[in-house]
Amino acid sequence: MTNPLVMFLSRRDDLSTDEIAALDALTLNSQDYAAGTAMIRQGDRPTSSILVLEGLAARAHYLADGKRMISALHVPGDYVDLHSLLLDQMDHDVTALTDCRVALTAHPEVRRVTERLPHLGRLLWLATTIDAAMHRAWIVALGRMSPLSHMAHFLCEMYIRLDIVGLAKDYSYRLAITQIDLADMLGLSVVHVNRTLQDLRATGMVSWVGSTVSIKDWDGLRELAQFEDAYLNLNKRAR
Amino acid sequence: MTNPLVMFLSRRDDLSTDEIAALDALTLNSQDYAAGTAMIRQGDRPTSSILVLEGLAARAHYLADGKRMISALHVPGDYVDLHSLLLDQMDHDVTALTDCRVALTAHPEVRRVTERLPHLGRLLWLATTIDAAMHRAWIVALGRMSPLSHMAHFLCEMYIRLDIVGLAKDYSYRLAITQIDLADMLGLSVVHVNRTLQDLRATGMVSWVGSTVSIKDWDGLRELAQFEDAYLNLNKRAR
DNA sequence: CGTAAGCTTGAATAAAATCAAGCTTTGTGG
DNA sequence: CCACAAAGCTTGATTTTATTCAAGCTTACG
Repeated sequence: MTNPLVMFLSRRDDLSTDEIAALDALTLNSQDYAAGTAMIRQGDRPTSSILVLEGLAARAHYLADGKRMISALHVPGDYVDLHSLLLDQMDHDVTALTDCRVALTAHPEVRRVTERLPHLGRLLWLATTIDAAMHRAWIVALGRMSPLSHMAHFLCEMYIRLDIVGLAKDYSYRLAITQIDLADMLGLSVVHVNRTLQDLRATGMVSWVGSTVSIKDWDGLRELAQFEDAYLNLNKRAR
Repeated sequence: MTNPLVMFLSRRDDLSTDEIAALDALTLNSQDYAAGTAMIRQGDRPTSSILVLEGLAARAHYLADGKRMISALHVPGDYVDLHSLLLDQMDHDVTALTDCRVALTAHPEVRRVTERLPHLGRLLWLATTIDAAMHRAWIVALGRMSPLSHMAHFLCEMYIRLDIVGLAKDYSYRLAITQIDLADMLGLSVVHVNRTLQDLRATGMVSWVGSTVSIKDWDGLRELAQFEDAYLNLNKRAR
């Protein structure tokens, strides 16, 4: 079983054997979380960093009136709180949307690796800046795209991200999330998500049956979503 | 004149004299941009990083139909493209919303500093993770807050961020942006921004006359906005 | 086989965008 | 110093979009 973090990073730059060994060492302790449980809670001060190995995790923010917003969806190979190495305190929850297997690494060990292997440290920094770039893409979609285009954009992004870590095949991937989760990612009501999803299906560009998404017309979906993958930094180059 | 980046970072951790000297060296070459001009364009591959010294800069994304969305507003002390050190290509513009003075530092020089002073390197990493945290706060506001609360949240955030770099006094600060800019940050139409602004003024919590914002009732505004400053990492501690 | 949880539908209501003016301020040139 | 653009701000009316409310339906699973 390949380390998804290695897949994520080696898509962006070449890794030395030394660096790969260091990454593998970071993913030794694994732990499971059942769907619906919180890995990290608002207010926590984590002392280790969590890397998703299997499953889907979400950053969930709760408002005073009980509303929930999901600001990011994390797939295998994503560090959900690498930045907790630097940050004070979590201002949101990280929740397992599906059953998850994660790797835990104590912060001092992460720090040691970044100091011993500065190039690898830069790549971990890169991973957090890609997170920020994804956040910006979500902001644009939330602020200025129609629900239909927004949903298409989301499905395009998920396809690319899952493909990178080997979890997509023939433009199909598993996405075991509910319409409630989707509503909290798109900033819409569940009813509207349901109707928008029907509109999207009606275009024939996507089928989403059970938990399997199949993109039937990638070019059409890309255009509908105005999806440009530049923000995901998919080119392999020295960083 | 104090270096705003030093103010930004030393609010979060103690800086050694060596580190302060290195930061000052990074801000030697300054350059001006008139309001409305682009510092960086989508598609650019910058070879130096830009730090805002004076003025306000925005990350602007343009959609096919001409719509604009602003995903971040940058104030003095903010690096607008520190990550371009790591990233491929800009996927958006950075525009001067007001007249700006910025500092330019060639990437190799930035990289050299981060390798020579790893702690300072971590603080620059921290700066980019704070950017990501602000993005998440904007996502939550866009997705699940009323326009009124969203606007209140924005004004709270601006107050704190400007205060840190010495640009706020007595809960007042200059914010020389148009309602068009504001609309593109909140994801609303200009007409609706105008009406929401009137509602906000009517609460008496804020006055915004000309380009001066004065918060009359900080606690009230904070509550309306559900503003929690944890995401800005204002505590000074070893990172 | 029964029961949640999640999905779907229709109708009513609320929120926001759009359209189309008019108004105000600011800066500029005669 | 005044006139006059141009940019930005404000307003009312209308249309579109999305939410809310209230059911009924479907599916997975113990």
